[in-house]
Amino acid sequence: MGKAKRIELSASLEDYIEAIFNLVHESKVARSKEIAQRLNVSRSSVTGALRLLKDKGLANYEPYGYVTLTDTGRLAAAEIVKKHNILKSFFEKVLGVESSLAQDAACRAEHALGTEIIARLLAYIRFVSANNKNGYHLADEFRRFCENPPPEPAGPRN
Amino acid sequence: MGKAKRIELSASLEDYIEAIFNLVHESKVARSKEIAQRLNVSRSSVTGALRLLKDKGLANYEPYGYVTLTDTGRLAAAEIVKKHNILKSFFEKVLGVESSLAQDAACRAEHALGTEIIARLLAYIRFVSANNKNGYHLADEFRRFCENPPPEPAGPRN
DNA sequence: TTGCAAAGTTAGGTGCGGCTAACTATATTA
DNA sequence: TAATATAGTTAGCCGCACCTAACTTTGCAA
Repeated sequence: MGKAKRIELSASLEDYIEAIFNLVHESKVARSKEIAQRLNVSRSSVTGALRLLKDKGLANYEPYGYVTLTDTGRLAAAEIVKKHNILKSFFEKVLGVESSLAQDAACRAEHALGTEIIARLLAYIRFVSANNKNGYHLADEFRRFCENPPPEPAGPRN
Repeated sequence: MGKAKRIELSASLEDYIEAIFNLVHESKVARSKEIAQRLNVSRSSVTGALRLLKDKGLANYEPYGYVTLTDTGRLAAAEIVKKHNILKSFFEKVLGVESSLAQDAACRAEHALGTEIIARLLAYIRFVSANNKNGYHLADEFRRFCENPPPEPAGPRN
């Protein structure tokens, strides 16, 4: 109970549903053309994807109409967005990666990592920021470590 | 100089090249059937992939013959394997994820993350194990944090 | 050596995810 | 309201990555 049945989504359909979710949160409604622009695909590809999402019960879509997500779709989208945000935060705040690269990597990795790993990453972000509050700044510590790493344990090039 | 031109490989071909690399390191030579077993694909799919890898100059392949990698192929494979190992280590040693899940996640994520992020992850692993040598055990610290996390900053469910 | 099982290939098919070009519907505006 | 620009769809195509079934090659045992 409380556990809705998971719908298997391809990486591509995850991208579409995520784009729709974001567009709806920006302008109440998603238009086909905007989705195409976000994802850098043709308008006709969007039409095809929308039909699939409708078939799976994830998107409210009628030809020539605006697009929104169903409750199930919103749930699925929220999960993907959550993964995305956690990954981006992790890359930025923990690893100190530059923002746009973090964004980019998050986009690609969000389809590959399951909930367990994502949960751990979130925990790690919290762990690091908790550590930031006392005198010991873990993130800074790592930055310093990167700038001046201890010598390698010898051996040939790796 | 020193910088060989990168060959773009699909996730699927990366899997094949990685499997061949590992098989060669286990038994000097890779056979089509073994590759198929490792990757859970049919023998005919392997034939197709081998032709592609040969075309790209990555595998030494003649019909009905054994399979090895070219120098370029070995280089490409080594990079993928490196990504795999770093990811697996990170999931296990830093995040404390169970070994087989770490292995699994590494398989999927290795195709999605670029060298910059991978390098940072490696640095982070080193950072954590360096921290393990003094009295302060970062990995243990995180484990404890996971078992007994501080209360959330209030607010509605997230 | 023949003769058969196992390994490998070929032929042909599927689904996905993308594309362009041409068409249709909708919106705008003169 | 009629003309046109823009948005969306359809038709038809391509490449990738897989599959099964049937065929060929190879290697091993009788």
